Amino acid sequence: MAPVEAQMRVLMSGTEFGDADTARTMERELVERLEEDRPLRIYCGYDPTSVDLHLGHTLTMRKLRQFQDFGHEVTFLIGNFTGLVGDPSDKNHERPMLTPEQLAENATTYTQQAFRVLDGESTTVRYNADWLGRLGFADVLRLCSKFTVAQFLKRENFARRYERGDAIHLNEFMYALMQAYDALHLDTDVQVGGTDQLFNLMAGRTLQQDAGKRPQVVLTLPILVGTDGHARMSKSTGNTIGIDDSPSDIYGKVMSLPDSAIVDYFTLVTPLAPDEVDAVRTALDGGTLRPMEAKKRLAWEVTASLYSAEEAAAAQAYFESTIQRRETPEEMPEHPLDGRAALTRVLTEAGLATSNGEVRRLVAQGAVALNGEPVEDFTIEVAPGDEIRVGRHRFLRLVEDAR
RNA sequence: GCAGGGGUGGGAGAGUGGCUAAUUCCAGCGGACUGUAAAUCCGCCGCCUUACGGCUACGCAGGUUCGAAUCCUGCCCCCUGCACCA
Repeated sequence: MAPVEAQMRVLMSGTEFGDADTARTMERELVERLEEDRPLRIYCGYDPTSVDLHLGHTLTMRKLRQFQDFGHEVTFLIGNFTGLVGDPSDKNHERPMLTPEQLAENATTYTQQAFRVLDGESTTVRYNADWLGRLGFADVLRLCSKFTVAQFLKRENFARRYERGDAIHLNEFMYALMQAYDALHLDTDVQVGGTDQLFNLMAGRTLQQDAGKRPQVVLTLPILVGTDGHARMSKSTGNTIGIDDSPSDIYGKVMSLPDSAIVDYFTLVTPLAPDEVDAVRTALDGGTLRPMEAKKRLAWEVTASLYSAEEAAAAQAYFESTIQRRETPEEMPEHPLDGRAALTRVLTEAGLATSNGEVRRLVAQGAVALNGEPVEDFTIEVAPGDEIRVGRHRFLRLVEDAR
C-alpha cells in the first residue's frame, strides 16, 4: 500500500469538520488505521428518494473513490429503509413514502450514476432495509436508551427550531439512530458523509463504543455551492450541475461558476491530486494563471471525469466556438417542419419559448436571429433550412419534415 | 375535539372594496459590459391578439355590491399549542 503520509494527504483533502478537535481526532485515528497496512473498509450511505444526482452528491463518492484508488474496500449503502419509512414531518421536502418497487428502481439508477465516479468493480452495494427492517421494537428501545434528548437538542438544527416553537417530530431523532445502527452493523473502519451529517456519523461512534468496538473514523465533506457560487447546490434552488447533463451542459455550467468557487471545485469534484490543486491555487494567486484558463481546465476535468477525455474536448471546442467566439455551431438541435410556419409557433413548439407572448418579447429585445440576421418582426414565417438563434446560445435548425 | 394562526403569481411576501395583471424582493429571461461568468447597469417577466382589445387569476363554492384578492356564508386544506388516546 502507498505510504501513509501520501494517503493521508489525499484522504484528508477537502474534509471539513465542525471543530478543530474533531478534525485532529479523526486525523489521528485514520493514521492509526492506515498504519495497520491493510485494506480499510469504507462506506457512505445514500438516500435513494431523489434520482437525479448532481455534482453535490459526488463529493462523498469522490472521497470513496480516493480510498478505492489506494486499494481500500468501499461499501455503497443504499438507505432504502429510510425511504420506505418516508418522512411525514417533511412533507413538502420530497420525502414521500416510496413503494419498494420505486425504491428498487431509484436504487438502480442511483448506482448507475454513482458508478460514473466510483469504481464499480470494487464496490459493494448494500441495502439497510436488510437489517433495519428486522429490528424489533425492543431493539429500537435499546438503541434509544443510548442517547439523551439533550444531545439531540444541542444540535443547532433542532435547537433553533425548538426555540422558535416549530415542530420536531420524534422520527427525526430516529434517523440519526438508524444511521448510527447502520454503522454498527456494517462495522467498517471509516464512514464518509456531508458536514450536515456529522451528528449522525458521530452517533455511530457512540453505538460502536457502547458495543465495545473501536469507533469508526468519520470524514465529513463540506456542502458544495451551486452554479450561483453562493447557495448550496440543490434542485430546489435550480443551481445544479447534473451528473446526467450533457457534456456541453456540464462544461458550460462549470464555466459559469464565479471565480471564487474554482479551487473548491478542483478539490471536491475533480480527481486531481492535492498537489495539482495546490499548483493551480498558487498560479492563480500569483497571477500566472488567468482565472478563465483555470476554469476551462476545471470544466474539462469535471466533464472528463463524468464522461471521457474525448467528450470533454468536444465540449470545450463547442464552448470556445459558440460561447466565446459567438460562432454558429456545426451541430444544433433540429426541428422538423412541414413547409413554412410562423416563427412564434416554431419557437414555442421547439421549447425555446413558453408562449407566443414570450416570442414577442424576445424579438422586441433583439434576442432572436434568423440566419444570422436579427429578427425585427415577430410575425415572420420561417422555413426548413433556416437557422434560428435565441439569446446567447440556443440554436435551432429547421429541417424538412421527413414524413 | 378546543384555541390561535394561515392559504396571493416559480419562491418569499405586500395589499383589507375601485387608482391591482396585482407594491417589493429572489429566481428566471433578454440586452450592455466582460474573461464565459460574477459584479454592475438597462429592459422584460399571466394567456390570446399585427393592433384595438379580450380572457383567466389571489384555497374551493356561493352571496352582497355598479365594482371584491379585499365584505358575508358554507366547505376544503395547512401550521402551532392544548385536550383525547381502552
